[in-house]
Amino acid sequence: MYRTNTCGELRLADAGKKVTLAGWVQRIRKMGSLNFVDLRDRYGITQLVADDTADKTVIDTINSLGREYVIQAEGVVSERQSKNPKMPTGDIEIKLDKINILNAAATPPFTIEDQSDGGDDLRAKYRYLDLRRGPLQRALALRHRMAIETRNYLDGNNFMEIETPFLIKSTPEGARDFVVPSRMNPGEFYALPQSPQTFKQLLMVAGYDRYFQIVRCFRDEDLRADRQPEFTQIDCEMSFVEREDILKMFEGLVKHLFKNVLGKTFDEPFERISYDEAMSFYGSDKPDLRFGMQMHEITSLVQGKGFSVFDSAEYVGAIAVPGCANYSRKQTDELTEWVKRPQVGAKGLVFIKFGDEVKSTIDKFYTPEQIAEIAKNVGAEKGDLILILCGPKHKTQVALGTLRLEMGSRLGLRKPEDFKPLWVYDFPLLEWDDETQRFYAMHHPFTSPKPEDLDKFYSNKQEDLADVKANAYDIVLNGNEIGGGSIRIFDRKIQERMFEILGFSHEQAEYRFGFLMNAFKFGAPPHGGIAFGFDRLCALFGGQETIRDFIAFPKNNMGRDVMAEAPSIIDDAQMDELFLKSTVKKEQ
RNA sequence: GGUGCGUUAGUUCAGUUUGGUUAGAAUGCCUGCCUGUCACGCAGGAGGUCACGAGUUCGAGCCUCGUACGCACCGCCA
Repeated sequence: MYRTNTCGELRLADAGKKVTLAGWVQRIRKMGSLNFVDLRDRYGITQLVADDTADKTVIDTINSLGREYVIQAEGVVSERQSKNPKMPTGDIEIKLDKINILNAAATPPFTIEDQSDGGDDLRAKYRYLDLRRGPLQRALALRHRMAIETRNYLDGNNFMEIETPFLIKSTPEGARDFVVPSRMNPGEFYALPQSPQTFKQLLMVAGYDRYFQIVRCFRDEDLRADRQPEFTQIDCEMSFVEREDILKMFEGLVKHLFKNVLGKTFDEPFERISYDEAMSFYGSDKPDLRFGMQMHEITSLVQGKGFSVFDSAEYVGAIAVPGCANYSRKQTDELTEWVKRPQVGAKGLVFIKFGDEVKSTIDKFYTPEQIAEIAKNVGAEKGDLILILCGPKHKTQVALGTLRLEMGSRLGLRKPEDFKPLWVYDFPLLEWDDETQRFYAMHHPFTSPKPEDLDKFYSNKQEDLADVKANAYDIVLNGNEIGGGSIRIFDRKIQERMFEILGFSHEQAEYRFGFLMNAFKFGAPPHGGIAFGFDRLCALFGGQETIRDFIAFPKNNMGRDVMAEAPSIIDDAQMDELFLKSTVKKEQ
């Protein structure tokens, strides 16, 4: 037997017991002939001690130990002379009778502590060492708890977890597919699923009524701190439901997770706003409601007063930043530079310092009364700094929304321990792409249009189609989209019209989605669903922006596994077997 | 595809403003001392291709250009 106990469980009540522990050497402290060893495992740290009454071989072994050696220690649980209230096992220590090195360890390239001295890159390369650290263990434990509670809730609501295939048919609509060559079918390829979308709809046709799956999905797109090429979704679908049924069920899931994982309860229903409202009040389809600073359109108010920049703009919008009227010239200049960066893309920034003294960059064009009227319209209070952007409507709303988030961050209003979930609904069904001169589905091509917009849906005018709203919804938490879904099209005619709008010929639609269209002939129930970004949800619950620490073995910015060094080139024999020919020469 | 920041000891960083003798700190590592430490303490020591390549210069860690890699962001992500 390697151990009788873990390194996290012994307490004063265990004093006198003879125990054997096993784990990794966290730290060695020598005080002359008094030696301490901190022994660590997943459950905690327990102090081992050997003084000059200890066996000489014990002292010799301790002298030969290094950090991260794997050892087995046998001794008696004893009350400490000087206790450490900071650790759960701080009242006791193990007086060593025997110590046994199970495996020596090279000195790790960084310290295995909560506050490691290692940088991201190095820790990624030695991920198995990074995973020994407390913050990573806690992140993965949180993820585990989230998965268990998700299953508990959904199982309790009659959902069945059903696995769907990873080797599927490529559907080039949407994100770029990862592709897998088929050896047995020369020249043909599988794709890895971007989501199990079609399969879960087929399960509804098959009568499974309530399906879910905690499932890996793959998208071959550029990465971000919160985006990985393979990521996990809580994928769900229900039959015989309307939007309201889905929002209720999954608001319930989110509340269940908050309650059972974080111990937080939400008495009120989550806030709900339409896409149009989200855009005009927050300049984003995933607003952060942890702070106010709502956007206000002041176009008609400011136009016709001789300020040509405003007069020629399609949209003029403003936010009132609380308590910042005393910003210096340097600070406002810096903000102006900030909004002009290509990532934000505003042409310039107009501001009104609405303090005891009112000063603005547009004093020349507006009377003090007019300025006061603007301030009133944007809901400014004395002491606020009013920031104004103008330009094309959508672009300026987005830029002002970005500025709003930045000011929220600068003022410390976006606290990770605050949670403000909301639903955003009534998204546009279609998005026009200038480059390819065609519509794309904003959500996906199986999303149903809102029934009241069906006339426009069958119209041939571009502006009518652009106006059609989808029966789709996102759930947003603190400025992050954590899930999204829709009521699906289950009427074959509407589905055909959808493909027509997207520019697919009957044959193309048949080739890509024939199996689904065919299935819909055989009695498809009304159905809808939702999918949550599980990694992101875990990261937010853990108070982090980046999802990488909530995935045991993540990829880096370039989609590389820097530990295993994947992807890698494969040898010619393997290439030949798959009927592939390299066009890129790479050094091995 | 694009923008910004970064690359100096095992590690995290300073040094670049104003080019100039032997490139520093902390931590880790090694050695010695230390009987109540727990971020132990004290003393000593080892440890550097200043990412790579080219250029400017009498002289480059420092200036210029390029390349590679990392991070963040824009595009992209139905």
